[in-house]
Amino acid sequence: MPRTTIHDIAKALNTSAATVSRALNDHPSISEATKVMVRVTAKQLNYQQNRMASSLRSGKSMVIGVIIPSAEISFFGSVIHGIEEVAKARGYNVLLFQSNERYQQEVQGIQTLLQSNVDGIIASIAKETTHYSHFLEAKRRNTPLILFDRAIEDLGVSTVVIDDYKGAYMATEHLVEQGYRRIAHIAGPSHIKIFHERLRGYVDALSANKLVVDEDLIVYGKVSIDSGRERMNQLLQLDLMPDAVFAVEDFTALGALQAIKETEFHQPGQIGLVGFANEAFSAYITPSLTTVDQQTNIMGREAAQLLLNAITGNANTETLPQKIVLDPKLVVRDSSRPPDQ
Amino acid sequence: MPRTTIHDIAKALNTSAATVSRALNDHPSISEATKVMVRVTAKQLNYQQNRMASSLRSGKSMVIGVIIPSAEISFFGSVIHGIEEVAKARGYNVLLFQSNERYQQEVQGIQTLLQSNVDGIIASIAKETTHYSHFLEAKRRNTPLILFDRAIEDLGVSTVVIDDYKGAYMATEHLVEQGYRRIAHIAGPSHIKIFHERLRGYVDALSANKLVVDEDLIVYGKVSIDSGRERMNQLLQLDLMPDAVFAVEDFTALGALQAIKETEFHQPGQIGLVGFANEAFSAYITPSLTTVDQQTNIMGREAAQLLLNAITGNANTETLPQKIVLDPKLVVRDSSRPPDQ
DNA sequence: GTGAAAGCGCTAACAT
DNA sequence: ATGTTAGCGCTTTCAC
Repeated sequence: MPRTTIHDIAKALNTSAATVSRALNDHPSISEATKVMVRVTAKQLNYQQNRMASSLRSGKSMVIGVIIPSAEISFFGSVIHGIEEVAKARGYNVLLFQSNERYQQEVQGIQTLLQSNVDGIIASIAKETTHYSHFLEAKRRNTPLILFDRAIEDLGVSTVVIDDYKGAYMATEHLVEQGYRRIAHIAGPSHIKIFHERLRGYVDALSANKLVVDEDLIVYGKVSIDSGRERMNQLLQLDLMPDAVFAVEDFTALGALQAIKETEFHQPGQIGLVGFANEAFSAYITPSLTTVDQQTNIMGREAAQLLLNAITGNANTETLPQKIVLDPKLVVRDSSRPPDQ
Repeated sequence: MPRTTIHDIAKALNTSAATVSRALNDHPSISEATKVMVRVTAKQLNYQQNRMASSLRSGKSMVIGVIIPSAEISFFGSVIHGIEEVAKARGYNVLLFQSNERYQQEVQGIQTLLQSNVDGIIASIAKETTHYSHFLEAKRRNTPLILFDRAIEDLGVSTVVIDDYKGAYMATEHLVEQGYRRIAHIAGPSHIKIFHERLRGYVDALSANKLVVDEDLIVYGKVSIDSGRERMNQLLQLDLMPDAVFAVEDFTALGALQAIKETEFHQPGQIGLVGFANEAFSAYITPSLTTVDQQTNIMGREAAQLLLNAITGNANTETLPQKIVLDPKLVVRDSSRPPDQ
């Protein structure tokens, strides 16, 4: 059984497909009476628009593409949620593509989304990615692109990020205020900007508080639980051990916490700890983890908003790339309690 | 600048669009030589297929739609991941739709996906949903549908679930084996089948182990942290308190754990606890939570597999709805340690 | 092995 | 306010 088309409706009403199309799209030049008739008949015949046909003709697909490293990371799940809310409210659907942190898959993602004629793309860059020309392909095709969180600026595209520098600064200063003095940092790969920014925030917060920046207290990890554990163990071997640790993100902090728990030191009390991301688990572990909230939902909503503006916005007005920087929020919990006397 | 079409390629090679189309689709009746020429020229001209046009003509969109309650729940994020892996490997894309646990949004999701001509749909039912006719719309449109986890059987569609009964049975029996005797259950809404099955598993495991099923020890919650906490407090008020709790899922268990921690009882030792779902946080909290793993990634992969088979499978062969039941795995951690003497 | 022609379902000029 | 016509880019009979 073939599905109902606008021609079927037209036939039933002794009118033309064009009128039906206009009526359904609420075109101003169609009389109220006709619109009502069309809508009623459409419902009767159980008409469902064929979006492919509409898209092919109009050049707009009402779909936005989203590329994320993995839906399994709660951070991205939460951002997607935000994107989807805004998109849906404005009649757009979300086509999802995961890069699995792979450069090749990211490139393929852009291609596939462009082939699917998405009206715009929102992406966060894979860990593996170090060059970015594939994103320019979207520009060449005149498809608006927004990057979030793991963003790169020199592409000349709009971005939504949080102020990683500030978040790290706040986190570090918080440890200082709590009374810690030898504060270590488990950093992430410096080629990824957000991680580098966090390192900078850490360093500057120490300096601003007249604490020496000790190179031994900065170790580089791979942003994972295991890596956090390893790096923490390395820090615990030092002759002059740290009395607190600022970890580049929560999974790293979790690994560090596990490492500390395996020693005779207590956490908190002897070793203060702060993470970054406010991952779901951070509130539930013991001790609960002090961390920096990244405003994931807002990030998704803002990214979607920016994109939709770019899509619907006047193409004539040469809009410069915008940069939205969200304010991180320090979430103080137990892991950064002041040190014991 | 307009994008390259097959006509451009045809013109460049002094051939026809039909030949180009066939060559690009590796049609058997095209000579190798022509195929090579076409492919080379396509690359030169930076040709990208227009999938909308292709879909409109061929009736296949190479897109599968997925409806989940929320991408923010790690369970669903993980399932999506599995779906996407399989889909991508077979050339399909994933169009995502969140119902936010709302019936209305679920109905709209089905509609939108059908309008988008997706080749098939994978869905997990919203908490709010109590009637299911909207799913039949997919059938009427001949669009294959697979339900996972929160599934309903009488629709006559294929499903992928885990054996909730068995998982609950294992969880409960595990507590018995550890030496607990008064085992309570914080249940979920019974109209959702998976929760009802878990209740059944709990009851049967007790009976099979010659323990009385005490109605006072079965309380009904709303499947959330707060609800878990409330129900646990209720259980703690009982004259004959339970010595262990099997919670309907991990968030409920987490709430229960928090409630216990606020008392003088210790957990584990005095009160055993088991959850369900193996949510990410369950491994990280203290004590780590014994729980039942739901094989999320496999669930996603199996669902995608089933769907793709239904899509590509011979439509003549009247395939009966299949039901894949995955085996739950008990994950023993600290929260169910044997009781102190 | 390749080309000509038709048409998927819709929208948008251009008519009236 | 409505109808006519053309065509988005592709696939697919049907020819040869």
